[in-house]
Amino acid sequence: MADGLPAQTGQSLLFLTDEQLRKGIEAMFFAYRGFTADPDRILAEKSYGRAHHRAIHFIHRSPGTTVNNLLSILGVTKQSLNRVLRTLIDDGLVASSVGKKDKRERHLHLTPTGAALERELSNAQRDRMRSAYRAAGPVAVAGFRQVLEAMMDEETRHHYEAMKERAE
Amino acid sequence: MADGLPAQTGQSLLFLTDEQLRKGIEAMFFAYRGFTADPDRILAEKSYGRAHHRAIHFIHRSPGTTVNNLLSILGVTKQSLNRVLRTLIDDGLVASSVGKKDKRERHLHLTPTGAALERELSNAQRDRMRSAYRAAGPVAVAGFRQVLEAMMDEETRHHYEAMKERAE
DNA sequence: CTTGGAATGTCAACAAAGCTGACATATTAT
DNA sequence: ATAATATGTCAGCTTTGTTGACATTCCAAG
Repeated sequence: MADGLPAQTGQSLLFLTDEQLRKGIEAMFFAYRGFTADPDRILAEKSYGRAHHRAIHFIHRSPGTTVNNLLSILGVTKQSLNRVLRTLIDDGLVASSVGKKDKRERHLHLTPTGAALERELSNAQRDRMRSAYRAAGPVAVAGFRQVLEAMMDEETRHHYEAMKERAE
Repeated sequence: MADGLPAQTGQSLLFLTDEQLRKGIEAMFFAYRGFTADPDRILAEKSYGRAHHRAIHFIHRSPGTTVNNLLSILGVTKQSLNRVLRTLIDDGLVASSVGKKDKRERHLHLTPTGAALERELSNAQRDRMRSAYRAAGPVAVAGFRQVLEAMMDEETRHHYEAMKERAE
């Protein structure tokens, strides 16, 4: 692919046919199905959905985060997130505590049960990601990440970058 | 990234930390938002959703396709697709004709109006894909595609491959 | 200090798009 | 000819997005 074109510079005027771009678009569409397939199966058993997975994922990543902060990461309305959080709290997967400094805020943490589900979900998702990475090799992986990052909205990329630099 | 690891072979036992995999997972999540953002805006104006976009895209790709075939590509139930198709047909964007050989089948085509919306949507989506591709360069693009393909389910990849080899 | 506006989160009701079940029509096989 | 299969449609439920109304808390202006 792309033989005879200048090497990647981030600035070169590449010729990109509609056909090449269409393939990328379809690859993205089909791959995203695979990306979510394994967690979706686990969630369905427990009558949860993708929205619950996303909440659990980012609460795990940023323990003690507020509803408002989670909102801006997830890019949904607070009313929509609230429904999902409510079920997770009622089911004892997430703990919500009133803010000490600002009592309007609720700080969110995973309970041991919530953390267990988080592990189950991310193990499943990582397994697929790992085998895709292994099949494609490290050079491809670097390219994969570069293209994805370039595809994000400016604001979204800031969230992404902020998450990125945090060791566990 | 991945310094000191063997070059990509597709077989090597790469060390992939949970951290590296998590970044890939989050990149995929955030990038998919960007991927759909532009068409979503156009669709919202016209009171359509992503489901309409997907139907229009694949009818454009495979004119004359049947409902059943579209179903297996999209991976949804026929009842779900039917609702979307109904509105597109009623609004005059899609033409449905009874099968000549098999009268149970409906063959689907875009009308001129439907084709116009298809162009508007795919132009928007291609613009973003093009600028991401340009920013990342051809080597990265090749890697991007490799990883996405490796991430698909077996069956999905067959659909993808079948689509791939068709010139416009 | 108090009071009015902004920020945070919750509750209610609605819309889009997934799902299963029931069914009509057309085809194929027995 | 008739039973079984395949295709597509209709009805109703669930998940998860949306907007609107509201209670609580905080903070800044007077």
